[in-house]
This record gives sequence, structure tokens and C-alpha cells, in this order.
Amino acid sequence: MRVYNTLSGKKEDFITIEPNKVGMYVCGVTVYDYCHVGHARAYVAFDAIYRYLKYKNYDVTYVRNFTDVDDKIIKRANESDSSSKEVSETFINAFHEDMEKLSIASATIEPKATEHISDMIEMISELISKNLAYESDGDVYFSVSEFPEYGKLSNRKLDELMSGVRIEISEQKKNPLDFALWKKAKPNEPMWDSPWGKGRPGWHIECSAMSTKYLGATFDIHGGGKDLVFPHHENEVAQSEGATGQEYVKYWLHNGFVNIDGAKMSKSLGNFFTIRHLLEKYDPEVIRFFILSNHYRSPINFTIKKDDENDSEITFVSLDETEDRLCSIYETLSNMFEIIDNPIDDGELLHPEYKDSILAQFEADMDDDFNTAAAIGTLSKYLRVINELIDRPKTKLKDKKRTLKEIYSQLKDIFSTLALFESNPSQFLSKINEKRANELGLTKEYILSKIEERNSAKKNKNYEEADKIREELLSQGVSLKDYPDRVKWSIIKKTL
RNA sequence: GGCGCCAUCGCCAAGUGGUAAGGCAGAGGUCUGCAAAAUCUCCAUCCCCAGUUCGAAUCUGGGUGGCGCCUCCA
Repeated sequence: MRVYNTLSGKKEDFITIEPNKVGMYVCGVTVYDYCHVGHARAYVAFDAIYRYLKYKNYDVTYVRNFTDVDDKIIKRANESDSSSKEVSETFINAFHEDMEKLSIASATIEPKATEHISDMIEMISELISKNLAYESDGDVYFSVSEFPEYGKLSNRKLDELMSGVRIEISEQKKNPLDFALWKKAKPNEPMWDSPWGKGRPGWHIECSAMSTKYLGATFDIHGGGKDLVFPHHENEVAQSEGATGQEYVKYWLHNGFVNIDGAKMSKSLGNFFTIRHLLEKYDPEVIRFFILSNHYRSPINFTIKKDDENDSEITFVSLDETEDRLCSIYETLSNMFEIIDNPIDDGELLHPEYKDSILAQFEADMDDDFNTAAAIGTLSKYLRVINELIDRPKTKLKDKKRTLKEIYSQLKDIFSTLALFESNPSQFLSKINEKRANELGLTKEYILSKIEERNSAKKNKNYEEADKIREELLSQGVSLKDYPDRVKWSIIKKTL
């Protein structure tokens, strides 16, 4: 297995500290608001990584924290006339709800910063005793110039950073790049006792303290968004390696951003969408599928289209396309299950060459830096094999069944590792089609009655009338497919 | 200004030294009452220039064009 390590800027062989064990820490959210698509991207990406490591039989300890003490939470609490604790609890619950919808597995441990203040104080004290940090009027700062390797993760040099300082020069700091480990208490803020008086921790120290507590001084994987490389992760390295004297993390993994029409999604640009917003219009699986169709390190672009008349009517072109693709995959699976569920048995395996080869291919894709995009590409090839087999006119049903079962037994493992394509196909398809019909102002009943009408016309060989009805439906966005024993309908999206 | 990432078919997107996955769209065939779906066939030499190499989309240097970080941020 090879993974791209931000620290070296290269793909490296993945060798765990302890055989078959992985310690993995991913920076969680600051719980002051609902999660946006960027969070979805990050946690879906690391969820796939987590699941794949488990698929490879690693015993994974996955730690994902909650930052529940922070300026923004305090601000939000003050605005809403509630406490920081209430704000953070609200959004921790919202986080869990969103993650569950996106099929993101719970982490092994989900520690909260406020429950680890003493661990942080301990680490800060250690840093002070090693002269890597200093107290200044109730604040404590990390002394960047005392840590010679500062900058090694983000590939920056201290003097280069200095020349570009935009940070406000603080009287308290010896060096403008020094960052806060402990902040002196201000009125109306959560505070804890410490050797330096009442106060609260700085942001970076929580991840160092909690990761070390649960995973040890050195652990295998640390992940997060690309935007965390500097300063957050850089500072973590400095704190942790400064305090423990040992290497902090073996492999640093960072996911790429979410772009909206090519520009970074951010609050300041006003182009951000919450997960909840998207879930109003799309099945969570569509979002997950779209995210995993891109490699986790690449930027992922949401193409959107605004309604000419109504700016708030936004069409997510990328998601519509993904929804179409997902439907056609479920169509295939639905047809496949019909054959697999057939009671006939004792068929012959028609394609012994596929035995084990599907999973081997999947592993080859995923072993290369968790390339879910390539894995999904490979999957498409096998979906074609399945469709071809299903349609093959002269092949015995029992042989088809035997062969499909073999293929599916492998696909099943892939599906559960990606946490995709695990819904009931016919339920999924009717859910999507009914939703789409609804958006067009059509009801299922109307469509079914039209189909009935057409069926009787067809029975009487009145093809002219039957075609007329089909045309009429099509003009309304309903596409019909005739099968020997039934008619299936679906709604065509017109986003192209 | 410093550091870094990216540029692959009309669109989306893998590939990171051995001769271009996959999806959408498109063309033609099979199937179909006709369609649709499915399937089969076809459809790119990889931004530009120079270099290294038996061999480069892949490595090096130089351009050009995007983007990001350097301030809270997944």
C-alpha cells in the first residue's frame, strides 16, 4: 500500500508502527454551525480510508475530535443568549445526524476539547519546562524560534514566514509567529483554572494533547483538510514533538477543497452550502458518490446553475449527473438481484476469470493512495459485464445466476467498503423518480394511469395512440421503457 | 512578496517512466411494433518550448494559464 505523505511530498510505502494496527487522527469540526459540503468531503474521504484500512484487516483506532471551546462558539453563544455548552451540544448533534446520513461511520473515539483541559495543561507545562513555551501576562505562547524544525510540514522557513507576517504584532509575544497555547480569561467566556491563572486553551494544543493521549506520542495517520496544513498541523508538530521529544506522525494525509464553479467554497465568498441544504434536494448517497468519484487529494468542483429569475433556485449540475449515474447503477443491480433471487440452482460458473479478480483490481486501485475514483472506474467495467450477462438471450438462467452470485459476492465487499450502492435498488429508484416527478409537478398516480392507458392501446395494437401517449409523457419529462412483462418509468433530468 | 498544487477527448475524471481507465454527450450496429434501457463497435498522444531516456502525459529546466496556503477554515 502506498500513501501520499504531505511531510515528504511523495507517495510512500505504508508501514505501520505496530503490525496490523493503525492509529489515525482526523481533525474534527468546531461546533458553532451546521456542517457544510467541505466537511462532508473531508469526512467522507477519511471514512473511505478508515473503511478500507479495516477491509485490509487493520485494527484501526480512529480518533476524531470536537473543538467545543473557541471564539466562534463563544460569539454564537452570546448572540443567541445561550451558553457555549448549549451551542456546542446543538451542533455536535447536528454533526452526528449529517454524518449518519452520509454513511460516515462513527470514529472509535470522539473526544471533546473541554473534557481534556488537564491533558492540555500538562502538555503546556512540559513545553514551558523545556523552554519551548513561555507565560506572558496570563497567556502562554509557543516559542517558535526555539523549535528548529518549525515549518517542516508545510515546507516553510521561519524567516520567510517573518517577511510575510500579517499577524498583528502583539506586545505579549516574543516573536510574531508564536502562537497561543493558553489564553487568559476574559469576562463572559468559559474558563478553567491553570498554573497561569484562569483561562482557556488555544486551538492547536487540543489536537496534540488528545491525539497523544489516545494514540501515543507517535502514531500512523493524521488527516484533515489541506487548509489545516498551516498553521494548525504545523503547530501540532511543534507542540507534540517539542513536548514528547519523539516523532509525532508517520503519515500526514490532506484532502483537497470543495470548489463551487471553480472557486474555493468559503463563508467569506458567500458560496458555501450546508450538507442540510443539499439533502433537501438530493439523496445523501448522491453526495457521497460524487465525493468518492474524485480522488481525495484533488479539488472537487460543484458545477451549479442559477435560475434566471430566482437566484436562490440553484441547480447542482454535478449532483444531477451523479444522481443519473447512480440510478443507472441501481437499475443494473435491480436486474441482477431479480436473477440472483431466483430459486433455480446448480448453474455453471460462466466466467471463472472473474473469480477473485474483481477484488484484486479493487485493492490495486485502493492500495494506490486510496484511489476511490479509479475503484469506481473499475466497478463500471464489471457493471457492464453484469448487464451483458443479464441480457444474453441464449444463456441458461441458472448459469446466469451462478455467475452473477460470484460477481456479486465480490462487489458486496467493495460496496460496503465504499459504503455505496447498498440501498435496496427498487426502493432507491422509486424514491428518486417520485422525488423528480414531484419537482415537475407530476404525481405517480398520473403517470401510472397514463401507462395503463397506453397499455390498453398497445394491447389493441393501436400503436399510434400508444406512441402518442409516450410522446406526451416524454414532453413532460417522463421516459418509458417497455419490458416483456412490464413498463418502467423514470424522469429525465434536463440539466445538460 | 514567500511557499505549494494543478493543466489529460465537447463535459466530468483516473493514470505519476513502458506506449492514454471509467462516466456523460456523440456516430453506427444488435435488441424492440417503434422507442427507451442494455449491449457491441468507433471517438484524445495528454497547455507550450527545450532537455534526460531505448522509451515521458508521467522525470528536469523554462514559459503560459488556473487555483490554494501564508488570517478562522475540511
